Amino acid sequence: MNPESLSPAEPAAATGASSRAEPTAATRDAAPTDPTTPPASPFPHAATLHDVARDAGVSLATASRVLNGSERKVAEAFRERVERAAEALGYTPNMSAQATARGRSPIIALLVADIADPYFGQIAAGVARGADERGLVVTISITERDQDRENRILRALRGQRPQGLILAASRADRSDDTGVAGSAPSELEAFERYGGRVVAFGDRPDVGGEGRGARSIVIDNAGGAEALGRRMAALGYRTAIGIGAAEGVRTSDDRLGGFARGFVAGGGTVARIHRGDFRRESGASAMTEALAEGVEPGTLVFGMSDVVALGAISAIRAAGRQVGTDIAVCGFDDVSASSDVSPSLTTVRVPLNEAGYQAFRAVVDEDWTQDPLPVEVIVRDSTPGVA
Amino acid sequence: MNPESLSPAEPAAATGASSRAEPTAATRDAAPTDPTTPPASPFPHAATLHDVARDAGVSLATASRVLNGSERKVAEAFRERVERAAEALGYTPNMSAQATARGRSPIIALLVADIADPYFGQIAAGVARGADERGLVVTISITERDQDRENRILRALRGQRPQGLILAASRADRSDDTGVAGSAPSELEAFERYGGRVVAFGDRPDVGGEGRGARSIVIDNAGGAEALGRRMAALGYRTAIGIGAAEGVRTSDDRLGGFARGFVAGGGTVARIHRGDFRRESGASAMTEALAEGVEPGTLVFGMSDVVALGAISAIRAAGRQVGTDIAVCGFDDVSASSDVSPSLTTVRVPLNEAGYQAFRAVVDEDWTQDPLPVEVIVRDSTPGVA
DNA sequence: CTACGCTCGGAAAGCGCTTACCCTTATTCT
DNA sequence: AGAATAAGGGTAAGCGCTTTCCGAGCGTAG
Repeated sequence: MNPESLSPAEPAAATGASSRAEPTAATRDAAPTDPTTPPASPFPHAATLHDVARDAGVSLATASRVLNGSERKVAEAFRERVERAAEALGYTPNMSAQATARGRSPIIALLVADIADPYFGQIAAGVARGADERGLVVTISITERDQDRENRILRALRGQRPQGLILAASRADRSDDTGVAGSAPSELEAFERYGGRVVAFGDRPDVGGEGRGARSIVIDNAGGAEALGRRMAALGYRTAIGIGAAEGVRTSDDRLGGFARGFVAGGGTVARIHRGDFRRESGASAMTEALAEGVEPGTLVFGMSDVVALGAISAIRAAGRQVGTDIAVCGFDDVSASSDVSPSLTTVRVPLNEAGYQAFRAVVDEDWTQDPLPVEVIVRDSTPGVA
Repeated sequence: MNPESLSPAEPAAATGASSRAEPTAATRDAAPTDPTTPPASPFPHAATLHDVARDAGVSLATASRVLNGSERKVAEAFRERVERAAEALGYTPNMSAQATARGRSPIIALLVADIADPYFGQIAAGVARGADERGLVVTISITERDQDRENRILRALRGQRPQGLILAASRADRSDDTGVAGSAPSELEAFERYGGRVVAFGDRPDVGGEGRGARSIVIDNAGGAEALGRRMAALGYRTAIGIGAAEGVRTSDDRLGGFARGFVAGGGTVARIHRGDFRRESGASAMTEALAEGVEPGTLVFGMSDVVALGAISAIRAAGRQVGTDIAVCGFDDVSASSDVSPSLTTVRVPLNEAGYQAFRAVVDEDWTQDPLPVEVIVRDSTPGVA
């Protein structure tokens, strides 16, 4: 932009060497000549706002206003010079510095039990999608379903001063003992106290009191399972075996309970329930155990999650029994593998990605109300129905 | 501070109001009641190092030295007071502030195509595991296999000034055109120039030159596929169809090429190859296409990844053909769903979690050399063999 | 023509930490 | 005993930004 044309503005720099001197882009490392140039050692530093301001011949304040959304207007001429300089230097604002200065970080911390599990993978994808839209960054931590580990992580996470914390399958979805979410309530409160928002999957009734916090993404586990139970009964099944996690694990309890309600309402009976956890192996061993106790042909097995149901299927097969016509199986979640197995798995579809996205919204949108997440029964080949 | 009482122990503060005055914890904002309770205002701020130092009656420097690993020794008495104060205030160092001050962030940025895909999920798990061990934090971004998006993300990522950047399945594993990694080489160079390390899955021969950067995690795609091809030929298969991504996609090319080499060496022929991408749907449509052109019974289908093979299986089934005895299928990766499908999928196991872990190590360990990642052919029911 | 009221740069005070330096004591050496 | 040397606490100068003020320049109303 030719200096002459710069009427209202006509920034000083254009006039001469005053505050700007020769140092145009090139700057930084090299030439030990320029006194304003930072050293050039071990590793050149990325361009700073200071560099941009210098090259553009404006003050730091102006450069900041131009580059990082500010209310204040900046004259076109100045704005242009700054943008040009930034571009030339390949300037990118230092996130940490911005965070310290603003007193607020752009981080959303996501806590999952196991990122390799498709259930969490989908949720994570949804969260990431939302974060990307808003230019926020998401950090992930893995609890490995270990409470101690979870607490340690939570503690460490505070250091990130995240804007929000999303708890997916932490013990937060337990409803036993305290009646409060697992996850060291005090830790969570600390998050909320200093202004961060905590969003958990599953109910988390108390933490944060009536205050601003206390948001949770609830998936209609009971309702979906009930519909499934009813549907299975309608298909003619009369006896079912449940495979779930330990009592007290909310998700598991809701699903098992809902299923039983629906199945019984439809005229069936839940013979017994085998406990384990959320992993595939657990589903397999629970099923093996059940088989050892004897399972009549025509029995239906309800796995509290697809992953568990998949494990059960492999156990049934390993025992030489037939999945479908002999022993029917159904699960919950509709992870992608469910439609790939053969016979394909009957399940309840849960919009996990959407759930993750909503969790994100719950974190960032001041006014937020959960959109219901539609669960849907999907009948496939693993429950062909009896006669 | 108080000259008098300062024998090495008995810190001044204990003595009285001098530099410390009344301001005990209570400080900051509200509730003048409980002295140890942090404030309660617009939003109380989390305790700062300054608070700790004040309460402990020491200088910021001392508090910092005690709490955040420093070379300098601090007398036991002081150390204790500081620790006590920190504990009482529930102090956690502000990561962003530390990052700005230290000029180095504790972030490892992970870029994946799709975190819901088990392939990336496992890698992510491995990376997270490593990061956790070292107390680093990992941020994730999703490229959705879109080059533009990837470039935008890369640009934004620079703002995090991450210690390292792990590229999983970016176009970085393309070998076409430039001969250099996809991912805007200039962006990557920028990362390395200022000291960050870039690690990519797949070769990335040039970026960063002979310098420090240029590390990559290579999976023996060609070798594994070749072994698989040989094995399949040994099982009696004579004709194979390949399903892969577009030409130029390194991973796909290597696998397809390796497979062909082994299969042919074993006496077989690769009839043709159908192109698509890495998604399940793509595998399904490629297979549908193949079926439309006619597929002899006894033919073997090689999917360039399990996910693709799984898609192919569903297409075969949808076409009313039988997987296994009629049309055999094999894949690559051994994602968990592969052992769940029925017939279970023959594939090449790749230690993905370990690969992720190694990628992490490659980022943080100055001296690093890749441990070979053993790939192993796993024959399952989808390739029962002919005759 | 003065009095205001705006608009918009710039100076500078932080944000929460780290760290090079300075300096007081305590120790050790000659 | 006196000097040299550790030890270890405190001071203060940053790190890279943001943001509050301040004030100069200009337009409009009285």
